Amino acid sequence: MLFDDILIPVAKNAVKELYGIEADEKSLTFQETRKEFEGELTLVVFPFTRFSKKSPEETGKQLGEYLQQHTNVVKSFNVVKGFLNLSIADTTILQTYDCELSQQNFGFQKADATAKKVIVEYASPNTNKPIHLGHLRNILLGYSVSRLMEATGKKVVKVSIINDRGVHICKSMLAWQKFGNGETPASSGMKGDHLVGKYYVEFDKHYKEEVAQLIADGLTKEEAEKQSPIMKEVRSMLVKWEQGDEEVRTLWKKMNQWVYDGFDVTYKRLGVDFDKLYYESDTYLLGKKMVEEGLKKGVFKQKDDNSVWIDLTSEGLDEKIVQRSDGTSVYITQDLGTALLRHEEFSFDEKIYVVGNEQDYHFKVLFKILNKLGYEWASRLYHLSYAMVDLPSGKMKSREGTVVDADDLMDEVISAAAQETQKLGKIDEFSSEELNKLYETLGLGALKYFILRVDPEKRMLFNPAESVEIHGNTGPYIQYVHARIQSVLRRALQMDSLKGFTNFSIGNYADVNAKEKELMLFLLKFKEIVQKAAAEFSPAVVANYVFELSRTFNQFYHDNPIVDESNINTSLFRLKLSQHSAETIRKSLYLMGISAPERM
RNA sequence: GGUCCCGUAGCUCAGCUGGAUAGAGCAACUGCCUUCUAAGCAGUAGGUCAUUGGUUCGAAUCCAAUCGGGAUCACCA
Repeated sequence: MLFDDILIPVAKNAVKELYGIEADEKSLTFQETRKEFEGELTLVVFPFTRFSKKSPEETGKQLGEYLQQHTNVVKSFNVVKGFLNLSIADTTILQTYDCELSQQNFGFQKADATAKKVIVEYASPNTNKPIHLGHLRNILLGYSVSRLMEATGKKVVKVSIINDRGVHICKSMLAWQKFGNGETPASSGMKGDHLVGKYYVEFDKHYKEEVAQLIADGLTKEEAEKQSPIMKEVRSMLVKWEQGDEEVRTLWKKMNQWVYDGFDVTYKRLGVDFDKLYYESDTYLLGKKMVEEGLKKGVFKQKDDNSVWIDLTSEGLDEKIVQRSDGTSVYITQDLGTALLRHEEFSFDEKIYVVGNEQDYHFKVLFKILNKLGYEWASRLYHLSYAMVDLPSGKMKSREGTVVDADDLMDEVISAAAQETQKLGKIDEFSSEELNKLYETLGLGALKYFILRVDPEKRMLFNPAESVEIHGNTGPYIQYVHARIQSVLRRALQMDSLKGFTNFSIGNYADVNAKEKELMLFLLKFKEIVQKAAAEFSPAVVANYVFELSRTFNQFYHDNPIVDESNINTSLFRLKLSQHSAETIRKSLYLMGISAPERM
């Protein structure tokens, strides 16, 4: 809390001198005064009444008087029931504000030589289908958290592990071979990831038909699924892949490349990137060595059929397989290897896995196994778990075609932004190129904000109609405030009397009104907000803050003339506040991967 | 069934390391553009914080149980 460093020691002395006890840290926390009361900071005095042997009102009064006498930051105070409300001196607020906000990168810390290194893994797609809404929450979260880590002075490495091998990609490959007639992204004009996804669906269609036929012929469902000829072909294709069959590998490389090209387009449009990509086909063998070592160490046990297990029942978990009886590796084996590889490459201080909460159990087991294998860095792994995205129609299921495709979604939000913008018609000064840029900025701003404003661990409902909204608690509302401020600043820069506002020194300004003070205190909070958001891995903290900030600014703007103010000093002061507001909005949006337009 | 997560206004979400009369946005209704961007501002209405018990000066917040929703417990990833 603001002014804590000044007030807490004094309050501590007050309690000691007045009541003869050491106050514990917890009872000495100041909180923001609620709007309906006078003051900026509030101390709850109930915890002290048992020592003061006085009523809460009396106790509050005593503490208030002490604080007022022993510091110069408390201008006055009032006590309501057991709440001591402190009014902070204007000069204190102005000087603190001036000192903090005049720093170039207020709220952001730079990484220095001793900076902690943190790896953020996110996106991590399969190569058999395009990116959809579920991935979007993952990607936006991962990217935003990376920026939060950077803002708190850490060195960040953004990585993704691409699940490029396995039965799923064989399904697309086989279907393409059988039904594709040589179709390529170039020949069809389709994005590569969509094309491959199309054949994944195609496979499923044929497979289902075969299973239905076999069931009609009298087989059980289970038998039918095993006997399906197309599924048998997939399995033999997978074996060929593992044996390194040249034809299969060539096809695999070709189709995966289509997918990567498609992903690149999507990532670029979304405005996200990675420092390093990992492919499971490169890393899946690494885990096996660790399994071997673990066997020697006695961490794992081999069963009669040669499968390898770890018994975690004493930890409240289950037995978990780490290697199949045929010697091939399972999902978690790969994760073991990848973790070790990353540590060897980067010797990270911290690693964050952005993965959906359906894998909570998986990560518990993974971390536990690494711990048992004796890797001390296992304790520095963190699973950033986020909840599923629901649609108004219910759950998304890729098999049932109820997923929302990320590329389509971007098209929709951008064209909705275009429509709204054209409707409002403030676009005369824009070139068509600038306009398209603006539509992207606003559409993606709406989409990203809509997704990021919800606490990651909460399930969220994605309503497409609402995601495109521009009023109220939305991305464009916040972007609008930024654009509006820029417009005012541009005007000021054209006026001789005001164009020097950037050099105006706030520390000595005398006439601050209630709304201005509220705005200043809000801006000062930005630093804490960044810390809190980073500590909680929650961009939603930033989203809520920047929305409140934008509202506060709009209220200020509504009844305080900035440029059209007769007193030049007041005008300069308000310009400075406006400038800081715009900067803070821009930084907040930056932390969410959203850009702030100069005009709209 | 075991384990984990969630339940706050009609809807979407804040608030959850215990503190004052539980807040926003949307939707509904009402005002405000000759004045720096109305993508805005102000107002009205809307609540048994799932339920029950416990802890205490004080519980939406902590604990337990119950009910409801979800996830997970594969030689899938």
